[in-house]
Amino acid sequence: MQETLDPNQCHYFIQARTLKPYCMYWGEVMAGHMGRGVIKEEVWRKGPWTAEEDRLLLEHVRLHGEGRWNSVARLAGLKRNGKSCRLRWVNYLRPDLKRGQITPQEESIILELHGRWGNRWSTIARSLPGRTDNEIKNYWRTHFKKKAKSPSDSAEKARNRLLRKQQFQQQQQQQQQLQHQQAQHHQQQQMHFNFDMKSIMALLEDNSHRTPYISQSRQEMVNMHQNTTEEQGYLYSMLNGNSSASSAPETSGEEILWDGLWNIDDVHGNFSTVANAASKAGLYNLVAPFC
DNA sequence: AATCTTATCAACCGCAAATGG
DNA sequence: CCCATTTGCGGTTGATAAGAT
Repeated sequence: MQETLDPNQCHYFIQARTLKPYCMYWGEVMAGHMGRGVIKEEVWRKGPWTAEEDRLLLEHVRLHGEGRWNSVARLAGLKRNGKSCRLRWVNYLRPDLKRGQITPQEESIILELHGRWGNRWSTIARSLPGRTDNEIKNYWRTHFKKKAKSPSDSAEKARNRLLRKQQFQQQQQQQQQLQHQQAQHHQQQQMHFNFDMKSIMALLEDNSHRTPYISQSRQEMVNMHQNTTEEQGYLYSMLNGNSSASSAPETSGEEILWDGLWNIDDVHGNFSTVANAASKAGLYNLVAPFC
């Protein structure tokens, strides 16, 4: 959700959640006479973060690292409490966050791990690099909780949905593979006129080791590093008020990579869907608790 | 076009565990 | 060991966008 209110125009000193607008401008350190002594009561700013606050927090973490959130307010000049700063960093500012929609692969991991661990969102999030517990929690609630009458129904329906989706993808891939094989065959016939037999055999042997999808994924792997760097740059440019930031990449290189890897698995078909998805997202994290 | 409903997601709260003096 | 403070987690809320009527 982007900033839609100008916080500098909202000067309501009202307790959170009691009055609109939601936006409040707190932050003054209010000194009041309470009881016999003078109690210095800190009143923290609440509501949506501004770009300037983000910039301050980002700069603070860059200089001092994560942690010691309660001192951030003092050191960075923020009028936010430690919890708020930590939350903003973890859920939004962290540069390693993966933006964009949850992929089908990630969805399958969420389903599997939720079935295993229940609402242990932070645990589930550890198996999904770049995703936050808050994000996963929200995703689960909107996609699965309401859709079924009972949790078991929900998981079952989601699984069926995934299966159908995967079957469809597999069918498409088989079709593509067939087309590619035909094209390859045609190409080989053409090459027969240009190369000697030895060259052709070498080429065929090479091709037999990798499917067309693997070749595609390799190229995407090369692109991935570039895209990841671009995304990180995007965040910083956004915080610096760069207007071109609104054209953030909708599909990250990493997502493409995952899709590529997914195809590889489907082509080879060696493991179960969920096991594959889990391995992609960090098998170590997934199995470690059971070792 | 206006109104209502639903979906999405950022951010808050309270609680419990971890940490430090 | 005790107590105060900090950190992290899960549940919940509410603003806004998008879709339906």
